[in-house]
Amino acid sequence: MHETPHIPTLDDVAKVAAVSTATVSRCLNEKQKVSAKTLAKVLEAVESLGYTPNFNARAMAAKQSRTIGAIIPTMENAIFARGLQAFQETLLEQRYNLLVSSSAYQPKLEAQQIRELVARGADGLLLIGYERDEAVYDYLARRGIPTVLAWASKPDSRHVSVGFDNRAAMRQLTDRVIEMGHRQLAVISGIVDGNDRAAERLAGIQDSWQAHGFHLDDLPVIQRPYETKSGAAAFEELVQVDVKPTVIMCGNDVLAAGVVSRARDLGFSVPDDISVTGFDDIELAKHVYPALTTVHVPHRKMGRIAADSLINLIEDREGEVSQQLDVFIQMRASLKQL
Amino acid sequence: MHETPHIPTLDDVAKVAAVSTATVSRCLNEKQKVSAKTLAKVLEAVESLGYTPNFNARAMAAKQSRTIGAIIPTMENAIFARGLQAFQETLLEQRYNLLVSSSAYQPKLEAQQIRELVARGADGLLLIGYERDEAVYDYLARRGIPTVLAWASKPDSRHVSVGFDNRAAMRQLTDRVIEMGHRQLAVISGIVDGNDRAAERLAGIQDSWQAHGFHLDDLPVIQRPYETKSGAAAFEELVQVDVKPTVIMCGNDVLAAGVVSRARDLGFSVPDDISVTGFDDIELAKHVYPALTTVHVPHRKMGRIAADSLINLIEDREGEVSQQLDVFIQMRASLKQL
DNA sequence: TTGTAGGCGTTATCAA
DNA sequence: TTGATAACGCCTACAA
Repeated sequence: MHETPHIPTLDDVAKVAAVSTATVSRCLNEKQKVSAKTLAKVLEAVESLGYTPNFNARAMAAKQSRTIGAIIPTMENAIFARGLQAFQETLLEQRYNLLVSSSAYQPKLEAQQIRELVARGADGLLLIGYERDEAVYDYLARRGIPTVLAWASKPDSRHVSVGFDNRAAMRQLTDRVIEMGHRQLAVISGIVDGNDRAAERLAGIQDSWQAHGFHLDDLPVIQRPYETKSGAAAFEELVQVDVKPTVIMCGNDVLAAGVVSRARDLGFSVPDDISVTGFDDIELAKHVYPALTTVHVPHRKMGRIAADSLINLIEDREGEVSQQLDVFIQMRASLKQL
Repeated sequence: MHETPHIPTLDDVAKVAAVSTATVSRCLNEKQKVSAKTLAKVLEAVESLGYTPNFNARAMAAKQSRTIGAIIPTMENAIFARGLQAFQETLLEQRYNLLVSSSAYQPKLEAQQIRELVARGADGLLLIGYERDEAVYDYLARRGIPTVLAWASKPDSRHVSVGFDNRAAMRQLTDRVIEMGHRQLAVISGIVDGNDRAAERLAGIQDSWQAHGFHLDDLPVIQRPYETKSGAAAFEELVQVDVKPTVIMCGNDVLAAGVVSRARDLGFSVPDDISVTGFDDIELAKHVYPALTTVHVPHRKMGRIAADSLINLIEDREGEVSQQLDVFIQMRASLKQL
């Protein structure tokens, strides 16, 4: 069935245009080095043959691919979508292409996909968070692959990062919650193992809790994967206790959305019976009812800056590298003053 | 700054293992053709050097990449996320990799990305919907690139598609709406130009409307991009009329979510003052309040089947190709009997 | 401004 | 079971 059709190559174009392959290559890559006449001739041949350069051959010969790889933990919920979109737009403006894969929050899978993207000739990489096996960083360093870490920030680290301080942000939100009179908190955290954002957010809550003179033993914490349904199930667990929490703080808007929905289904009123908070300020946060009080993250800005940083790194230019962005608390109806 | 590190190649491995490059290649690709002793020797060399095969070189020499390209209209909302996830999982099981790009609903961009993926050596392509320039299909045919169209279905077409009948589904939902007593409908459609799913869904509503003896002139329709905020804005327009609609049917859950939220903010009660329907049954549909009556699409199943079809095509096997999936109406609180 | 020719890192076809 | 060696399609000194 697969009749192998003839795919035009540089040679074909060269023959049709009656020039050398070198000239054709120049017409495609450095027009200024070619006379207007030959350029026209060659482009016509390209057109008539429907020629498209073979990317693999080009990357191999030129030793660069103008391709950036990004590995995000998940595509399923919208956490990374908006930032990634902006990242891609910025890359495209500079004629870089983006390759995306998702690691399903599995470090081994991520490591494998890093090798895959590098093997594909990626000129640089965008990774989420900073916590990963040292061997991975070694590998990247040995191959000389410029890498930017996003969605987190470690100013003291030897890595380039464009993100925000998850811990400080969550601490700030918790301070606010406690100031509003809440004393019975419960936490639904993301799985902290292998996820520095989740770990830092939880730590931020604990920082604030202790700073206010409370004891960690009095702070119920459960860890759940970032899915609405696990938030919903976690809610049921958390309210089956003698002293119900007055507020449930979630490591993420997705968990919080699950909590709010399930609470309503079970006849709880949010925020009158119980308050809920999230983190990220994704689209969902505005559309659940009541809308979520959450930490607003400048996703698009982060994506843009990450792209600029990475390109600077790749092209060996001066300019910004690591950058820590500001976030703010977005108050909405799901959190109530006691 | 970029010290060009030495990246180990097949040659390096061959030297260290004291065999030929051909043998090393065999160890990596067809172990059974190699003696156990050499295999061990070679793998050890691979390990010690930290060798990773160069993908571009491999693809060029082998004339196949085990890579599938997918181009979706957007990553921003979750419409395609779940299906794509399943698509990828199925591919991975068969040792195919997935490359994703997003066309932002722009046909020219899509055409360009198709060329890009083909140039990268994609063995096959997944595209959304069937409506695109004939030149694109010609190009694909000339290059002999197996392609599967998803999220839509054209059984009479010469293309392979794995999807569902958007028009029939929406007609069915509309029948239901009308049976429930609604006579004042208003429609917020997606932009139909260049989007067959949006066009078919709108047509489905019109089919039902006319079949019930009503006139198209009495059916207010506005087209808006698939974003919650445009749904929200559209809602305001639609209720600023003398005879308010009793139900607003949206081409998509995202639009419907925007409508529900804005309606509530403006003091309307959904569904008591006005009913709302969506399409797709994405996560969001369950979490807005009230939850959306919508058309449930078997996203994951569609993704799996599309992957199987595409692989069958690529590997020239017998087996299923086009397939039309069933959808059903998911009744939830946003639609009320009059 | 243009052409020649070597090389990029694999795989695959032959022989050995 | 192994080893030479010719592709694969393009880029890029270097020469002309």
